[in-house]
Amino acid sequence: MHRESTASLIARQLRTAIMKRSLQPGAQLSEATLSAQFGVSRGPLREAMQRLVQEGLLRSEPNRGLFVIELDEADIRDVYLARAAVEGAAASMIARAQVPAALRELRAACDAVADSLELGDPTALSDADLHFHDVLVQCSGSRRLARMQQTLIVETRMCLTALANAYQQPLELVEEHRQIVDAIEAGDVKLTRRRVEQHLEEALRRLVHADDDDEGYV
Amino acid sequence: MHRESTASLIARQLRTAIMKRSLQPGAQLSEATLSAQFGVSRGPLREAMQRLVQEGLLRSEPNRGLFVIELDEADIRDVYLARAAVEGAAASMIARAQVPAALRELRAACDAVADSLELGDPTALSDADLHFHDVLVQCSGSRRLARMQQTLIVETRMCLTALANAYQQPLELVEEHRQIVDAIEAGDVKLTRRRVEQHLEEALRRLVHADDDDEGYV
DNA sequence: AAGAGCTCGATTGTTGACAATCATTGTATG
DNA sequence: CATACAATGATTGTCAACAATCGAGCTCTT
Repeated sequence: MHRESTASLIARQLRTAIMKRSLQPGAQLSEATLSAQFGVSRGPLREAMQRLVQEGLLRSEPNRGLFVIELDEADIRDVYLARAAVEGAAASMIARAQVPAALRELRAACDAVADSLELGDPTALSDADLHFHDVLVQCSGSRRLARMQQTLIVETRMCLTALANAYQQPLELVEEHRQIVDAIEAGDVKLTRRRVEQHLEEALRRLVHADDDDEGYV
Repeated sequence: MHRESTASLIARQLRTAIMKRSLQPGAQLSEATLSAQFGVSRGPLREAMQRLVQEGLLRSEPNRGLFVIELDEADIRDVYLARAAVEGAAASMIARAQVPAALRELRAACDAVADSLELGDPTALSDADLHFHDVLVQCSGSRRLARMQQTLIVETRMCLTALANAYQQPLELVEEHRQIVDAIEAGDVKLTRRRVEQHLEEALRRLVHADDDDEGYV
């Protein structure tokens, strides 16, 4: 019947719900509500939720319930630090391996960012942005880095969705992406990693700077 | 009643069972057997198992069951690559932060490795070895890196337990650990990361070299 | 009026039973 | 004899009912 397990399916829907903020940070996940919403019973739903607990996207308070995590500034920094580790390693691998197909995919992802930048839709832009970073890790071929990145992207998306309007200066975005791909194409491993790290530091700086008129919590 | 959720508790027991090879790679996890063994019903057990699926320690074949992953040589390389990313980033953080307590913990972990090396017990040795690498990441204070490392250590342990006897030349181990801590203490971020990466490359080389008389699968 | 204790509704945690699927074995058929 | 097919046992997937726990509101006491 199903090619994919229900837990995996529901887990994916929960992730996108968290990304899109239909499940807000700090909110409790009602088993009754969600199971009705997804058309399954509480059993499979709970299995799916345990997956997100393992990812760290949900926090468990025994006998109380499961809650969407809230990201304070320290968490946001941690997310970007972990991303630097994962994406830096992934980009280094690609720079070493020099697979033409990977470079083509990366260029395409760059162009997609440029395209949605012209459209002016902030949601499409951060979609394209994160897609580039996802492709970057996927192309490395590392199953483990890819798995880690999956979670990190959800957490990044949580921040970006919170500040959709404040996401202002994305002109540098395209250029920084292209420079990363350039470094990869040149096979310069050290330069590649440095540019990835700098790009993420810049993105973090823009994020917390845009956020400091808001309260710290997201 | 419980301070910790049962799913979390059972998940931990499953992890150690996988590490200690009482659940062998490729083996199917029988829900009936395990639930009886842990004294819980199938519901909580299945929730715990979904956690390990998310970690990538179990692979799911819908309507067939859950199986312990098998690590071929490519997987082992991937584990060590991911560890280099995670531990390299963690060590860099510590080198930057310069927290005295962290250095003390690391020194202690180094000494523990040296101690269990003298005892000659290979299990105790790899315990101490992995404990050092765990402390390294814990001391960084990054919740996300720590979570990733938790899984990577289980996978590393799977390999080491398979080759308990072949784990021969650990004299360099203590020295390499100490040199990492030295670099951290000196606050030299680049040197720190290089030594972490080299240490893991060496460990990987020793591992696959010891393994190449065996078949590739673990 | 403030606080301790109690009751009740709601939610989570757990279980055993039922349905669906898969692998195996035996059987019939070309 | 080989292959397709069907019956069977075992295992996973799902569900609804039951138990346990929590939180809010009420009452009683001082």
